[in-house]
Amino acid sequence: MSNRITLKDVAQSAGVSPATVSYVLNGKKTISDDTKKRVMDAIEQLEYVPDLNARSLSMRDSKLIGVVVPQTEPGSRLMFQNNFYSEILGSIEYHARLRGYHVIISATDANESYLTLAMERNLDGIIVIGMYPDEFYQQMKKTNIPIVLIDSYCDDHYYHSIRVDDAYGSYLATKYVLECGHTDVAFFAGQLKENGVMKKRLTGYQQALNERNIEFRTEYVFEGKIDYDSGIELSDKLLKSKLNVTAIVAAADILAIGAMKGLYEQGIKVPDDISVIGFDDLEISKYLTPGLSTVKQQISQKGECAVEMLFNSMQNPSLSKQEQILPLYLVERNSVRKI
Amino acid sequence: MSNRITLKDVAQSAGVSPATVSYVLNGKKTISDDTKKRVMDAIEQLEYVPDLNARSLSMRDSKLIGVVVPQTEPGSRLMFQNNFYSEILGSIEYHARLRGYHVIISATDANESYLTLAMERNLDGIIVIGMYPDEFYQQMKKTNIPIVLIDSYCDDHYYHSIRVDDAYGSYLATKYVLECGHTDVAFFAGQLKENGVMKKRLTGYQQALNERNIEFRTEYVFEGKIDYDSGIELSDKLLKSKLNVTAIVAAADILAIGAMKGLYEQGIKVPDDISVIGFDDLEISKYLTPGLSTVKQQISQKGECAVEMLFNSMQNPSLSKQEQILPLYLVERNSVRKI
DNA sequence: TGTTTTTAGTTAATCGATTAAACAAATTAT
DNA sequence: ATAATTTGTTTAATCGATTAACTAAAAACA
Repeated sequence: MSNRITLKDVAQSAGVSPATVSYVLNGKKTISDDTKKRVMDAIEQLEYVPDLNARSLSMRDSKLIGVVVPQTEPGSRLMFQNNFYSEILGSIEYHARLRGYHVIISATDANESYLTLAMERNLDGIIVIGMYPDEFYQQMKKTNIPIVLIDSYCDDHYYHSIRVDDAYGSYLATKYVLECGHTDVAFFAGQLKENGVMKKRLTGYQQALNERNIEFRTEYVFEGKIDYDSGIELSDKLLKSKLNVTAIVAAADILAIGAMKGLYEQGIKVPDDISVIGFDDLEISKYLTPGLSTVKQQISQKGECAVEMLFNSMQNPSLSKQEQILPLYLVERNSVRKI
Repeated sequence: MSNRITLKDVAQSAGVSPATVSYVLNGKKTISDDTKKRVMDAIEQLEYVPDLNARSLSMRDSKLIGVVVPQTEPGSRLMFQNNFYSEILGSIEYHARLRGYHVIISATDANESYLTLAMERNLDGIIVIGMYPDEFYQQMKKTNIPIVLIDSYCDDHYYHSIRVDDAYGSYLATKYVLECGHTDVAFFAGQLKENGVMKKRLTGYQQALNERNIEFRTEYVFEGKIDYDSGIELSDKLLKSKLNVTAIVAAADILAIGAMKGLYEQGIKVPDDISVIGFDDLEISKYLTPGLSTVKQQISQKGECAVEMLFNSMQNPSLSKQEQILPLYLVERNSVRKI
């Protein structure tokens, strides 16, 4: 605290001026090998660690990036993705640190306090994970700080963003199910109007159907919310509908998991009677019985990608806004029967 | 960036000296209502946000606390608790912010770089989540920064710590199983030598047995690792042993989940043939079929508690080291049969 | 009324770094 | 040999706050 070893102490101990120590440290001037060594020795001996706050003050950058994660209330969908967040966060932290940056987190409910944090701490960049109300994005713009959005379907093209090819993902899932020999395939979705993601995922389903010349039937699409209970409900609806469906493509693992539970309770066996495939690859999914086949994203890649994009943008703020779309992979487990 | 509104700007605009603005802001001197108002108006009009780095420099505190979370490799046990981490983290961030502090994270693999972060950023306090090698704790001590450990069974009594009453937890689980009428109850554990947690959980199991005058039999204890595959293995061993066991108390949900899978594959029904109870209450556990009865901790409470403890310690660094033990709750679902 | 105390505000040093400008000594060029 | 350049280092201003010490004016006291 009071006895912090400062650059001045090092200078004194090495018999040079503070400026020299600074120059040795960041190599912006030629310093003789002799003094360089004396300074380095002093640093080592005194165990000097520079004060980044002070440096930040004079350099006008903080080497600090902010990560906004949604405030997760227990029970909300976000909750299920908790492990996603922490994995992305870990990956961001790792890659930021490689570049000499530290990460400040803000589990925000998107009130303006986050903006304040950005200003107070002179954040050099911000990575925003998840969705927020419109006004949040409006406010963010004003900061003039480079920002990268992850999984944020914000129509505003002001921001750099990283997302996943949702349509392609459910295309993959549906195609796989069709290749397994199913022809009557239902689609379980969250709310289709509000949610851009859901709409895109529906598109992929349609596309796969098209490719095989299978007619798209609206009565095969079951719309609910993206949660466990909704999965149960939709499976009940499906059974009551008496449609001759042999497989379900769910637009989210949590829906698929609910569906599996609902089917189980009605005495329907997965995959023997009805097959199910999901989307997300939650941690849960591989521990279910049967293991849930699904479409997964490489989560840590997202973090790395975001960091890279952010640093590009920090180095070149006028860079035109970019959108990076990460690939998806089919994960084959045991919830889809091959006919 | 270059056009940051500073305290000086506010002073100029309000027609007072910078010092006055500062005094208005932190109320350490009596200022007339008149100038107070002029200053506040100027602040509002200019949208002034103080620079916390600068403040930190002159105040010698950073209003920053560090949170160390383990580097989670895919597949490791930590991975399963990912959602724990992010929930604790969220809770820490929330309660820290209420007190005007921000949170810097470090997903460390416990190399010395963390220490450096603490010094570089002048962290006011540190919360450490999870277990680390001994040398990590040794190094931490040197910083002289208040530290609170969460779920870290570090024998060194130098640190404040927050943990859970592990013995009591498995006591609860075992007692519940016994009350359901089971008398031949196996215990599935992780490695019992190294891991203090596992030993404590075993103790609780024994205690519940004792209380009912049921003999403790070492052949009822199955030792493996704390992961899914080990759960499957142990269930195989159990079946091969031909012991007349009707229930399993698992020392971790992930073990219980593996066991359920293993039993299922051998055609044994849970809970009809064998009952299973876990410990942790992973997110997963309630989505299984049947839902896994288990012992849960209130995770967000941990974060809140840690923050409170940390701030106490920051205000009074000489405070004797405290250990807080949080309660556990039995969660009844459908994996234990009542006989 | 003159003296002391209180109130309200300013000046200037400080926190721990960076860096432009100045400068002396050593090298090179002419 | 002298001027011009290069090299290595120091001086001092700066970043944006806080705060001890000082001062002037107003209020309280004798």
